[in-house]
Amino acid sequence: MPHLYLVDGSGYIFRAYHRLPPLTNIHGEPVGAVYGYTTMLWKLADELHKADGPTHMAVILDKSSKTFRNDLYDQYKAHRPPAPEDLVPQFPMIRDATRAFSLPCIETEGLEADDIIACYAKAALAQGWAVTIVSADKDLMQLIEPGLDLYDTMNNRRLGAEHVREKFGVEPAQLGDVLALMGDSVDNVPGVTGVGPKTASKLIAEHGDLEGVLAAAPTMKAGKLRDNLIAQADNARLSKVLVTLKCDEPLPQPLDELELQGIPDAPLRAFLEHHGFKSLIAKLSAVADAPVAAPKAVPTEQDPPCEHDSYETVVDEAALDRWITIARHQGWIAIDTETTGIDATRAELVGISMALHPNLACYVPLAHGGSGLFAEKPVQLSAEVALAKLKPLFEDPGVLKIGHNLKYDMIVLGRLGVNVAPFDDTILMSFDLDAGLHGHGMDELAATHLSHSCIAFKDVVGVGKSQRTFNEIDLDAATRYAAEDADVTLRLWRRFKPRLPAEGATRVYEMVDRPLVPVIAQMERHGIKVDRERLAQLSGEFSGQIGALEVEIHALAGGPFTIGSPKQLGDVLFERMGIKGGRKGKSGVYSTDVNELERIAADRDSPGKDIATKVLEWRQLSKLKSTYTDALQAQINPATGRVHTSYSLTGAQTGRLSSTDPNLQNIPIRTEIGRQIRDAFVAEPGNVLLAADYSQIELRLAAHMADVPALREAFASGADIHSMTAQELFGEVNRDTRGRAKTINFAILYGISRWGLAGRLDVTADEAQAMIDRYFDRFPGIRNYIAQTTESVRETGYTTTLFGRKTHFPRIASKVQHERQGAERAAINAPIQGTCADIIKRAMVRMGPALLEAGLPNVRMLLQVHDELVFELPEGDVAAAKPVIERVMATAAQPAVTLSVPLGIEIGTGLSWGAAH
DNA sequence: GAAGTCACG
DNA sequence: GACGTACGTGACTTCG
Repeated sequence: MPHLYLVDGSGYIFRAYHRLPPLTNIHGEPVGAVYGYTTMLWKLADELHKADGPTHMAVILDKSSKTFRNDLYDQYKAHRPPAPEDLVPQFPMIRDATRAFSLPCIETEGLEADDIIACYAKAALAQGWAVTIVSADKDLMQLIEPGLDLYDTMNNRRLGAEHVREKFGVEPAQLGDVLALMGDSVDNVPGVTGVGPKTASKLIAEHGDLEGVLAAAPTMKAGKLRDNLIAQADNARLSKVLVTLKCDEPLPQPLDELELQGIPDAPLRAFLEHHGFKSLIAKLSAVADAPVAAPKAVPTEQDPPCEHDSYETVVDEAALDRWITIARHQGWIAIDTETTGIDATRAELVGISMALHPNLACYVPLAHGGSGLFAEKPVQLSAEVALAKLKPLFEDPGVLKIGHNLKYDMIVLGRLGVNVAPFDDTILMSFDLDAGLHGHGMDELAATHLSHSCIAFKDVVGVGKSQRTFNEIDLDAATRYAAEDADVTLRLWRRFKPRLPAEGATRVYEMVDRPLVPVIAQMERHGIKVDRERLAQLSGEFSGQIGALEVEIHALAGGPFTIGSPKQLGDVLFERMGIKGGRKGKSGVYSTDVNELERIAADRDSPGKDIATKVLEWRQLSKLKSTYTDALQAQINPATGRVHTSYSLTGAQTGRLSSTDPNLQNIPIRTEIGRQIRDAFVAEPGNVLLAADYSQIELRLAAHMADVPALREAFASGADIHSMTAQELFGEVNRDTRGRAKTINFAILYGISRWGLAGRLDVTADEAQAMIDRYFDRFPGIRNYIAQTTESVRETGYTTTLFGRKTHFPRIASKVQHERQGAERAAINAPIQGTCADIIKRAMVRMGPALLEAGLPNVRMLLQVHDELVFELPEGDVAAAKPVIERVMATAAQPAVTLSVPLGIEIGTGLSWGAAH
């Protein structure tokens, strides 16, 4: 059935003019309404392929201000103010736009657009066509009937009889009478004094129509309303005539001629290029290349190459407004921030880039120059002015912000009071789709997915001594680099977005990783307090001991050498001192690692016993000093007095987080001497640190995932799992068998080999194999789990966690044996380690809301160490916070996954991290 | 920048 | 027959 769309062009441009900011085109002409009108036509073009989309279409315009209504009533529209100055030149452009789309443009002398619309509507309905009037004008709502509706493109809604009933309380056919009674001050339709929409609707609903109301007037209760109705009955009747649409005039063009021909490329392109509507030009290219209707946001066609010269440098408010307006219209925008450094908690904002379509990207410099390199600062917007405009956009719930590693931008912008939401993050999308296949940095993804080679950051700022910060870069180079980043991010997003549902990655992306970003951003901003004096004191102590050991080691070696050089140490031990059993690695260097040195130290008869012991001690102290007590002091942010790590959400293939600058996930704990470093992580006065960790979570998950009843029962009853394993394997529990059992328990999580276990337990490979066999016999589920996991990864190339997170193992198909075996072991471990990561991430996402709900807004989550969360909280909140934290962590798998083992949580508090354990 | 070592889960 | 042998990380040192 034909479906006629009648566009109320005149009505639209007035609405668009008042609703959009005053945009200008590349010639400086005002085009706000024209731009809005053109995007609206595009929107209708998108309806083409839909079931109730248009088959016929026409744009209806007003021809002149004099119509038949002026003959009836000379005051009609007499007081309407003239069209605004900057709208007037846009009327002819509207006609240009309409012609560019090859749409009929209909206007008739003596008739208003509304009348022409009514005539066409009636004629089409009479032939059995469906009709949609593209307008939100209340006068046109009179025409609504079965088969005819209105389409309000600005609010993206269809208006039918229900809408009229809701708004006016009458049927569409009665609407003219309501409008007649209430009048219209703008059009000078008199109506009846004192009757507004409410009264008019009520009267018509009560009496059926205008004549009914007028007839009933004398019987109404005395008062102004009754008097006015009686006195102004003629005004009301005149008004009725004025608001009634003419619908029986001859049609200027027959209906059949309104048939749609499709979107013409050349004239439309010429029109868009004349005005410089870049986003629409890009869209036109997309449509031309992809005749099949593709999802609007994410076309699958090849994008054009990046054109760095097409990027715009935005330095005035009007230009910025233009970008913001388009972003608001289309509902998404790619963004990227440029700053003075890589530490988000201290870098200063230098500029912001944005992209709306491929090659439609800009850079907004905010703090360039000012370090002596420019004679004067280049013209640019102030950060204050730009952020005042961008904050509402970045926080607009209707506009999706797209970034690559948005955590960084969120921290920088968060420090300036801007909270970016909602958002998509292409680094996470890539990770959740392709973990294990390649890295997820933008340059690498651009090369992999877009065959595009990004401008290298170091080519922009230089390297080494002459390296500059981004604020020192001239605006042209800065724009090319920065806008390209936003452009590439947008292009990647268009690739990844449809892949998420297609490849089953939506759940882990939307439910786990994406919501974690603002949580981690907040943790990084909080940081943790470190006691500098304590660290300095430890550094001093270690320094003294290291110096003393150095003297002793050199004496034992018979001369000075660099202890920290594995090569020199190996030569000293195995050549000069003649210690037996040195093993050379593939690079020809003797191994001097902790296993080797401990072996020597444990050998009473070895001449290297003493030196090995002292080197081990020297190594431990050197490590602690250089990596922790010295380095951590340097990491304290002078502005906050705290240490702010950076978490990577995409660093570990299994889905774990990693921590850098500094790494706070490897602070010593296993030895007493290293443990002292944890005492330097402290709470602010009046607060305490709370450490909550999952007890044996990976073994519990293995018990669940491999379905091992004996292990499940042990966890359910709270038994010591390693003792229980020792009992099963060795028939008795003592220190030795428990230790061996613990080693085996961990080994199974990592993909065991007889040689590996043999090395750890200091037994022969055959003995190790016997233990493994016994383990599998006692816990047969483990054998099945390993078999199924390896089989599945060989078949699909990836593993999945309980929550659907994929990790790819391309080396599972390697022809090189040890690569293949390595991939197998990693694949055995990944579902367990990854599920653990999913669970604690879910706990982290829920923790903030749960604490708020419990009335604990001052409990702050600071750190995550794989199976542990560290909080800082007022001492008085500890009792209330503990059960909340425990509950959130223990139930984090639910409801998505129901585990057959309980998740045990251990919680401790103290003035320092060391004391909280 | 690679290799070796070692801190953590 | 030799090789390397437990999963996942990041930081520091030496050295070419």
